[in-house]
Amino acid sequence: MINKKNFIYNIVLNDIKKNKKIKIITRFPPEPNGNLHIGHAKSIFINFNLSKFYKGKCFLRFDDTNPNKEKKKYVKQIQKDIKWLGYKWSENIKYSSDYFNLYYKYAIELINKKLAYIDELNKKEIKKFRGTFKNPGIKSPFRNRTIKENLILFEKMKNGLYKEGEMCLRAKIDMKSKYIILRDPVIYRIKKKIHYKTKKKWNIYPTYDFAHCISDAIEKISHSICTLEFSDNRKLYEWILNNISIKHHPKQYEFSKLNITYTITSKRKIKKLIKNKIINKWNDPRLMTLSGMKKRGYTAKSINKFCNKIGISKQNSNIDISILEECLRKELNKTTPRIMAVINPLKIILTNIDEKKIINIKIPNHPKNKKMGKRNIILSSIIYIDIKDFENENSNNFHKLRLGKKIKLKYAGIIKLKNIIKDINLNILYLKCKYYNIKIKKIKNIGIIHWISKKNIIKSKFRFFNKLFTKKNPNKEKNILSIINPKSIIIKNGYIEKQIKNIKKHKIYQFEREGYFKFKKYKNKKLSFDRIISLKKNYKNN
RNA sequence: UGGGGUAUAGCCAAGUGGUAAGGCAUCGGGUUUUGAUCUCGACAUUCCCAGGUUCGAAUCCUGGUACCUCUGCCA
Repeated sequence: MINKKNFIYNIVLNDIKKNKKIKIITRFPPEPNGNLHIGHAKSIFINFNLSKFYKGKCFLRFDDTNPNKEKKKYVKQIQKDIKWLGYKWSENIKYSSDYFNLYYKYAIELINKKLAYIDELNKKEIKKFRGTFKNPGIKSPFRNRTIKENLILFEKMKNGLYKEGEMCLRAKIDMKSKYIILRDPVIYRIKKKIHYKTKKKWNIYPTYDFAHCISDAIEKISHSICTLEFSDNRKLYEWILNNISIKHHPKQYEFSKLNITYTITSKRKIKKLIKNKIINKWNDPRLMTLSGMKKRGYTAKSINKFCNKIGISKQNSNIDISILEECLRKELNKTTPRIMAVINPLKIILTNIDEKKIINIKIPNHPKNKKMGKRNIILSSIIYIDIKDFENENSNNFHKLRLGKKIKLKYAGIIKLKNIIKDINLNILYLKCKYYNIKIKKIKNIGIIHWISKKNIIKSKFRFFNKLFTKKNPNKEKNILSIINPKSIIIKNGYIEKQIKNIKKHKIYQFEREGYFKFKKYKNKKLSFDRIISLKKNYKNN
């Protein structure tokens, strides 16, 4: 169910009330110059669900008007990511580059209407002539060329007779406008680079502002939804459509970009992290790229749920990552089988169990979902617990195993710590405990810990991911490298129940009391797991 | 005396003149062989500030303040 309490739904609802025949058509228009991230997921969620709810259409359009930046590999990866999120675009995939002929035609229309001219000012001069926030701009000396002259030059530009930057086509609007975007914006420029799709066919390419509104109009988009920084561009969007002979006039609406605490999504910054070898690739599991999140173990469902929860507004926000994490946990809790893994093993000898004895115990794979079945585990004289569940000092923390005190072994019974065996350097070698086979259901105020018998283990490597940054808002940091968390990956070696092999059709497990882990590989008789996310912790005295 | 936006709890976010939804976080109670889950409860006398209109204002008016954004031939 989609949360419809937001301003965009209200706008659409009103439009439908006014015009019952209206067809709701939206689009998701990424530039194929990088991988999609969680921010794109929000946009995808809005556009696809909005049109779906009103039985309209949502197109996927690659906004590929700049051959310098775009690559075929991103076109493929983006499609993959959208499909993974569970969305299907309407009709065939659209490309801005499919409309290059049309943009060109409309540019000529503007020239013929004396609303566009070829400027020979260079980049620096254009910038200078544009003026500032407080001062108006100055008209280019090339602003009043004849239509004929403009037509000839534009044709020559198209035919590749000029160098990059030598001239460009500008819309003739208003050099004094308070909207700087309207101070004769460049709408066509020369690019010598070969376009990944149209190859060498074109020497000139439309800018975003010129192309975007026209492609929206061609596709009869009803609601063109983008992020806040394009608010000013809307004026140009409307100006262009008002001045060319195109019937359909889509309306643009802006919402605020998604920011999440402790994360970045900027392509520039991700590239910097790769360059400095903080991470390897775009799909690093610590990144909020969709490919990274997928690798980490995030599910598409949890991401969609998150997008639904956070809402849509025009306020700048920095959403607490715990909202995302909670969406993931909620799902994984229901879907993953439980298993016991000891991450920091500490050996325990149960002195009153015979060395050769094997006790079989049947336990459930999920505390509530009986359909997940049961498995057998083994109890024997030597077991491992996690060193974190042992406390080498007197305390009242009954969740820990302490000298002379008891603790519950999950599903097995109770043990009492009798001796701590140390080497000459006082390092703990192992613990000696006494085992009590009692029903532990009614005993209160004793902690429950997980454990594994030595006769029931497979070695395993565990990788833990933590936040990549030490600051809550890394976007505000000038030098992203100065706030890198040195412990964003931690590797440990421990044990997992052998029974994991019998339920290995799963890829994601909950290791009891440790979190959700994703299976990576089995090599040299050793398993390898990545932790997706911890369990929620609730230490009252910590 | 540039323009365009936005201000509701620690973080998001509904609310459109009739007396502040919901989620996350946090804090308590209960259930539980995971300090998990589940469940119940608490959490804005007040909506950026100051005035005004009104029987009644987060909503309307006036005047301030803070933050975001725009001076690419990027998108």
